[in-house]
Amino acid sequence: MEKENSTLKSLKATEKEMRKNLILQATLTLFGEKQISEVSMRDIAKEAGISAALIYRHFKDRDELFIEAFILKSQEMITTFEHTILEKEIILVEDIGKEFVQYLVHNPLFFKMMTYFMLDHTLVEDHLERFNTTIRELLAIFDTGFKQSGLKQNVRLHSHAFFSALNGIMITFHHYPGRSEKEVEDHIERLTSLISSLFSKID
Amino acid sequence: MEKENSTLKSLKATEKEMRKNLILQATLTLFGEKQISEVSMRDIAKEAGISAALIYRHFKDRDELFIEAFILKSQEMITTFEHTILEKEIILVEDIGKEFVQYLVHNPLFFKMMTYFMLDHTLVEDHLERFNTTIRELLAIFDTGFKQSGLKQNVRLHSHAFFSALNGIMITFHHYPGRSEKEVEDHIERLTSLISSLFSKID
DNA sequence: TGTACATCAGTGAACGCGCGTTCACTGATGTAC
DNA sequence: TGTACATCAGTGAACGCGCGTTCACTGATGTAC
Repeated sequence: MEKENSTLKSLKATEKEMRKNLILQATLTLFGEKQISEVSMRDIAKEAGISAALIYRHFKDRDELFIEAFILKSQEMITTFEHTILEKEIILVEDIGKEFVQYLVHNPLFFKMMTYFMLDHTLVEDHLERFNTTIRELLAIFDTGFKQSGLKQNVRLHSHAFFSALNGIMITFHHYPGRSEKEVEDHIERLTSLISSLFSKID
Repeated sequence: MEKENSTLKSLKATEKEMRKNLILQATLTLFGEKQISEVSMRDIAKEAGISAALIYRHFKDRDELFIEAFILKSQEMITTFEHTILEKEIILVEDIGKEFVQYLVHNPLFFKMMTYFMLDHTLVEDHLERFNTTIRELLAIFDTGFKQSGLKQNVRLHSHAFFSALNGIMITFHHYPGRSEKEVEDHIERLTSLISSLFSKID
């Protein structure tokens, strides 16, 4: 009895989790299609094939839903990026730069969300903390690169500088006016390799 | 007659220009107080002490008003920054970095607007062009620094990289969580000087 | 096996609001004769 | 100097819309006896 009961309960819980995930996936799909601030609860409901009211059985409000979608996407990023970097024998600062920017270029959705949350003042304390935990995990990977290149001092400071410089390249040039997608990517690659080479000549 | 007529006409034109400027100033004031996307036409009218309908006698729509406000602020930035840099005898890359970031830190309004327009996809072609003209003027100043430091090749590429790296520092860390304003400024300064020193060791 | 009750996913409609923009109008000032 | 007309800054109210969120309700499924 007890056992069956708890199995049923956990089944139900899993189902609930899956429905919640369905909403999150619909949200992410729409984030890819339009400006994040323009995605409405009705849009999401329609995309998920449910009524808007149902979303509120899973998320407190729009803010919470958006943050959870971002956290989900961030964890995916960390996992992929960590895997790409840590499988290498020698972790070069140059590789980290290249791979990170490549990830951003090929996952514009993650990039879009990251900048959205970086520039939005209105994030509540609690949510901001979750966002920053993710960023810190990423910075830890950058640290590894600098340590392996022999840097002894100010490792985290270098990671901050390198990380933010790469962000800056993306933000400043991803909408380079009047250029094709290919040209933009090439330019971003050139800038990334210039910055990366500066950072790897440190020791 | 002819002369008086034209004087009167130009007086009227000046008056009109002043009223237009009043609206622009009200817009900028509100940009400083809240998120740019949250500033409404009614807010602006209230701040300027006029009715919302009057704004439409001076600007085609909200988009045009916002762009003109940004152009105004950008020209102010260019003028100030150019003056600060070009009065120096030797123009060091390090100084450009320091002064530019200092300008952004002390003029959060300009910084806010710049990032708003960089990340907003919805800018019309024509407006985007005006925005980029401003950025190019700024890059020209960066170029001067690199040329004076003896850089012969890829000057504009270096300016792009340096400029975007500084932007990245600002964007990534201006909301460093749980730190005081002073601590944030110090951190940004440290990062700026690290990046600047990398860029000035080039030749 | 049957019945009364509890739980809860799910919904359509509505609430209350603020938005960008337009409209029809007023009234002050200038112009022509 | 007086009068008829044109111009135009300026306005309050309204239009039409979409938003986040809540409410009262349905109906399916599980539970207890």
